[in-house]
Amino acid sequence: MKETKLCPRLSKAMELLGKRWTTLILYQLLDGPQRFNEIESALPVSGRLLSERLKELEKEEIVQRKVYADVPVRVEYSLTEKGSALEGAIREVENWSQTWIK
Amino acid sequence: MKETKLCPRLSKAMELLGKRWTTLILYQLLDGPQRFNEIESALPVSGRLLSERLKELEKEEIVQRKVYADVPVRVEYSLTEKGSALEGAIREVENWSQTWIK
DNA sequence: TAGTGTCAGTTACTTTTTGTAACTTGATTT
DNA sequence: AAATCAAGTTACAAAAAGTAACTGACACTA
Repeated sequence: MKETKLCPRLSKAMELLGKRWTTLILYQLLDGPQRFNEIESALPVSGRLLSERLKELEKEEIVQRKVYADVPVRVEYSLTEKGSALEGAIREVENWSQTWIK
Repeated sequence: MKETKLCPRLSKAMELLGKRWTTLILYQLLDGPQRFNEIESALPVSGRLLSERLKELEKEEIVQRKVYADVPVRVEYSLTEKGSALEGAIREVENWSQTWIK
């Protein structure tokens, strides 16, 4: 890939947030901890991709995964501090969309 | 595709901004109007995709394209008002990346 | 006047990502 | 024994992205 003088931190951030569904998943989690199926129902994303994205976000410590040994098993996803710190950015996009998208 | 109660405006916004390179192209344009080759050199994006993204952004009236009949031809891209209105969101992501990405 | 260079793309082709839908696992209810 | 549920996983097809070579209009150089 080409080498540029683009800030590596911003580059990394956009590599995550610029991936399809990622920001909408985080937006959904702004409403509080949610289970896999809740997120899947709230967004037009398939289980395959949701699973993949949640794994990435967990690895980056943006999202936390918690398993409850209920029957059937219950898995809750929530934002970490790092994830919650994205709320400002996400709300800005939300506001922008309300103003500028018809 | 699945039907959800997700806000169509936010959905549309994320369809644009969530596409690879889009936000970085806009970030680059925050520095002022720039030519095709300048943007291409500043980012690790290929001419093919840069061209495609700029077309989408122009269609959405987020970016404006201006042709100068110089020799060789000069084409400048700049943010419209709608595009500039994204600065807040982009700066939030930039700040987040400085704080949270190692 | 044939060859070289510039800019702003476009084309052809390969590799990666996504979309879709069916399947799995383990315990429970019918 | 068959059906149900949550939380995924798998297999396969379709779409998007990566890569590099090519184009066209003009001007400059040998």
